[in-house]
Amino acid sequence: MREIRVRFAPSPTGPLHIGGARSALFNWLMARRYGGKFIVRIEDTDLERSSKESEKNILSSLRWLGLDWDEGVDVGGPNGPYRQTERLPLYERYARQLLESGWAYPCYCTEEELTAQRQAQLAAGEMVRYAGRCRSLTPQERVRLEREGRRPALRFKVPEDRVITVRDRVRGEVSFDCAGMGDFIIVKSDGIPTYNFAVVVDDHLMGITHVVRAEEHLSNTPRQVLLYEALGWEVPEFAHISLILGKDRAKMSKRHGATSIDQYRERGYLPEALVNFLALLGWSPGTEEEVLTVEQLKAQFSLERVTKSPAVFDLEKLNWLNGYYIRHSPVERIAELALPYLRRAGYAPGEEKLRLVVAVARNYVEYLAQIPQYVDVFFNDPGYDDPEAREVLAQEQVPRVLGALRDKLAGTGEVADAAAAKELLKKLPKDLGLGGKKVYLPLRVALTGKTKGPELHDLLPVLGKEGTLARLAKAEAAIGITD
RNA sequence: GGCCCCAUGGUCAAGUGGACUAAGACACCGCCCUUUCACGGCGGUAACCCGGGUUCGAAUCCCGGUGGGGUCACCA
Repeated sequence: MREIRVRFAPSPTGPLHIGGARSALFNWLMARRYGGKFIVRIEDTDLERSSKESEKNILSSLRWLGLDWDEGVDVGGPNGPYRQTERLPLYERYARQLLESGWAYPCYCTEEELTAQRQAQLAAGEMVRYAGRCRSLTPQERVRLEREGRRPALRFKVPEDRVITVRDRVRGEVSFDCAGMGDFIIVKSDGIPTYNFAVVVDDHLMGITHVVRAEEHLSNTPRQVLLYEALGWEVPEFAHISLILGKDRAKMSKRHGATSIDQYRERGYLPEALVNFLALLGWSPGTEEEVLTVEQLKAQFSLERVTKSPAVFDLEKLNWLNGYYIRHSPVERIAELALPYLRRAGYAPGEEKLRLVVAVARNYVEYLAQIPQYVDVFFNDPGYDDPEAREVLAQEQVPRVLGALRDKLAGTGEVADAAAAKELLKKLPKDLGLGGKKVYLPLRVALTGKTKGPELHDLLPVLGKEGTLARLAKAEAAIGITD
């Protein structure tokens, strides 16, 4: 079997989008699953909108997700260059071939003329397409138009009597009637190739065997097939994956919230969670497994199991999955990843405290940026200004309870870990002859100033014996015990 | 509007003519654990868009409708 060669070909006009990331992922998984090659090519023929920053951002997001490429921009390879603006001579050569073989012709229509025509067609309820004005210009007419200073674009001559059938790996056979297509531009008047032309040249030259891309490209595919045929090239396999939709079922865009990978990265989503989630958007393993490692994905992915219907991006599920990964990864790693968020919030824990704090706080979050809001109790002494908290502290048994814990603490060494803390706290209610609620809630409030928060046995080891004692004293002062 | 794609719970989805009284996950609800919140465990509510065919039998095949989406650039 021939080696599978797939590619991701973003245009650098913005950050890597959720949808783009999924296309990249599917291609990458294909390559990894079947031992093929994954290529990254930059489609920067839109000179106006393309930028180097976007390219950098996209590549950095891909790397962060763990998608590495075998050939392409930055890493090189035998089929370079991998940036379309650096491949202009190549397109020129094949454009000339098309011109000479009669498949293409120069078009002198101006943008204004074209726009007027389009609007007239739209208004008349006709099909919008190029009417073919320049198709049969005589050489003399061409010379005349050139003399007027018009720079021609190059159009592809679409045979009107054909029906193009695209074989698609996820959609089956899809047919398009050429009659409604209209001659399309393959090289702009500034000499830059258009997307439809450049993809074909590049995919062919780079030996791409499978074009896996979003469904929005499906309607362009027949044009590309025509080009392959005119150039005498073998048509690759296509697989058009369905779009990712926002909550309102329209194609996902900025108004649906965070749509770029870097935004998720900044909020503290883990790359493996995003990869896992994205893989499940439009593909399913066919088993009951939902949490899948990259290794499992690489072993199981196949186009046969890609869904046809579009998928709504469900942030709730991503959050759940990300929380799952945060809770199940080694604490050390999560601690390291959480540190910048804590620093930004003004906390400066040492290594040991960081680990302890994160070990507890990670049970409460969906993404790392939420961590700071759960660590307050570990770093700041309680203020007791919450009305609910004051109410609890006002209960009559509270002085006895606080005293009891202090006595217990006095009788032991450092509170080493949660188990030790549990041991310490366990007998308190019985000793005092009180129900658990009357004991633990006041303790919680005394130590944290809040009625909600981490388990007491998680809290004590972090505060340490001295810290706990100090807070008990503060609570006693707050309720007016002077001893 | 033309062309094209799609159609199973709120969401992601399994299902490829009989095993469907339709799996699993997220979300939601309840219970348990925890005398807090979350985590975790257990359970529950909830779906084959409609109408015609084909067939002994249709979520599954065909046709039509409806709905949603994509696309119609010298953008990609």
